[in-house]
Amino acid sequence: MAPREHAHPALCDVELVTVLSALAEPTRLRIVRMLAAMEGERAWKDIDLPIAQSTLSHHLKILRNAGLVHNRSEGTRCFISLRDDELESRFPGLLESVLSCGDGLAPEGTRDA
Amino acid sequence: MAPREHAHPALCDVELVTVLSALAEPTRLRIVRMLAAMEGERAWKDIDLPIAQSTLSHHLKILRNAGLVHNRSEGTRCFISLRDDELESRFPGLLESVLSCGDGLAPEGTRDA
DNA sequence: GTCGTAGTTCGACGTTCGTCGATCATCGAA
DNA sequence: TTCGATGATCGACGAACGTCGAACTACGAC
Repeated sequence: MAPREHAHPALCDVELVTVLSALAEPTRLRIVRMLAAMEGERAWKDIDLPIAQSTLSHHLKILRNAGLVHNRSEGTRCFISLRDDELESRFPGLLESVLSCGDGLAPEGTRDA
Repeated sequence: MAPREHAHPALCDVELVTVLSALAEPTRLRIVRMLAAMEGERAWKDIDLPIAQSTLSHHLKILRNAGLVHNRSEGTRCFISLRDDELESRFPGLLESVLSCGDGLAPEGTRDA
């Protein structure tokens, strides 16, 4: 289906294990880093990773259900953004510590190269 | 085998995804909370959870390989401790943010009840 | 030496996960 | 209305995971 107002969980309903599971996967962590590297939102199509489209949709769904990202629909296309402020309220310091650690998993898509 | 000086990875060789994967499981998170709730180490046998012994051993191995815990052998029994200081150096703020969030997953084994 | 204890490893089982191609639903444009 | 594009959903596949009981191994005690 084309994106039409997705369900986003309230952060207070999200458990820590759910968030950690969502982040504990290389591709999803890359996506989160990618989103964190830019203020605001990012177009779906601009998230280019070496995976199939359905796989990306699947990962975004998991991130969405974990309360990590927000989907906004605009016509046929949609835009993804990090729910960083809400995340900070629910899990203080978690996102920052995950993002600030250099582990060789670069955003890779925010810089020109 | 009886515990005889296990292999512990250097924290600098541990990747973030490995740590997150290790923490993204209810039982293991419980163990980590349990260890964090007390200064120092905890005897293997005192970790009583509703799981088989082999399963506990398996989880401890994963936590060990993720650099989260340390095993010390003393005769036939062994003692587990959190590598919190080293963890803090490698992933600043991560462990603290994970531990400080109330998510209904209590240590349950450090209090009397 | 033999025996009992403590924890690890092995092999198996069912479940979940990441991945894909194909199909479907919704929107804008012609 | 018809068409093309954008994502979501479906069904299938192999791999990885959590779980267990059983066998194994190293140690202390006798």
